[in-house]
Amino acid sequence: MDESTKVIMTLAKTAAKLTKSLDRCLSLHGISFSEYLVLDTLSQEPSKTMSRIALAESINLTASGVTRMLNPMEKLHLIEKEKNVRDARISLVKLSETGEEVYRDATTTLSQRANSQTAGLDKGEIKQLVRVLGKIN
Amino acid sequence: MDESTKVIMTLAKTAAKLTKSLDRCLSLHGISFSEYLVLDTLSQEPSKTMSRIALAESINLTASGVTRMLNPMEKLHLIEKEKNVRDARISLVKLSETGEEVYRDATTTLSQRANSQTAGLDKGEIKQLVRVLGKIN
DNA sequence: GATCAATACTTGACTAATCAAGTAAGTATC
DNA sequence: GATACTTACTTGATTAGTCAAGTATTGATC
Repeated sequence: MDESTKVIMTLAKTAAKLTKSLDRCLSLHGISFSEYLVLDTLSQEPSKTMSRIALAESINLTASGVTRMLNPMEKLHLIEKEKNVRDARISLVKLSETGEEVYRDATTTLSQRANSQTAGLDKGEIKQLVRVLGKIN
Repeated sequence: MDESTKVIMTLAKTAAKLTKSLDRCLSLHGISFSEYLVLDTLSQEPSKTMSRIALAESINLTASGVTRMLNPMEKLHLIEKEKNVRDARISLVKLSETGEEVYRDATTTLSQRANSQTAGLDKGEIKQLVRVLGKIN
């Protein structure tokens, strides 16, 4: 097995383990890691608002995956629906006040876990890793 | 967001995209990436044989996940069931001839994809990446 | 050698996501 | 302004996995 294949396999396995661990730790806040990704993505938008398609794109899900995922999140008031005045096809998703709160709390928990997961790495390795991961694909 | 959190998020997102892409390319061989992991894990055993629990451990799945996953793989004759003479609780999984063939062919496809995914990285970065990923968790 | 606990599964009920097909709205063309 | 195409979803059916509970077998203890 060549080095490229090895790195891809290692990456896949490492990430699978890692996200399961994140899932477990985020469950304290009543959300999954995928749901965290939604909150995270929305919170990075200045308007805290996005279309479902844009959201799907950014978290690597299909449009239908997003629809299914947002339904329970809306019931929990983590997000709100808004209409786009210009285009009635678009259903905008907005991060709610509650959603922002949950996001902040969850981020604290997640960061702690992330820090312990990367405890064996020094600062340089972490920076390098972010940089190199960005070059994949 | 600190660097540790950032690297974990980047890792999760990169890997998610990556494995979906691998899934699509492996579908040419009629298997998913998870199924490839089974074949890969078994093929690395000298006896090409493992218990279901050991397999579950190695691919980060639950025992029941393994049971569900192996059923269709057995019907396709990718694997075979064997009994452990010493311990009747254990149901051994063996990589079949067909399974080895599919594994070899799938590996070719997967390696090509892995190479294109890591085309932007030089040899040193790849080695470094494998090394650093091993230190996570 | 009976009993109790642990191990290695399997199964039923459920969740998360996919795909294919459908709907509704917008865009372009004649 | 009708026709055809595209976009932004939503929904039904299916697949992959989880967890909790159940079964069978083994090992340990009295």
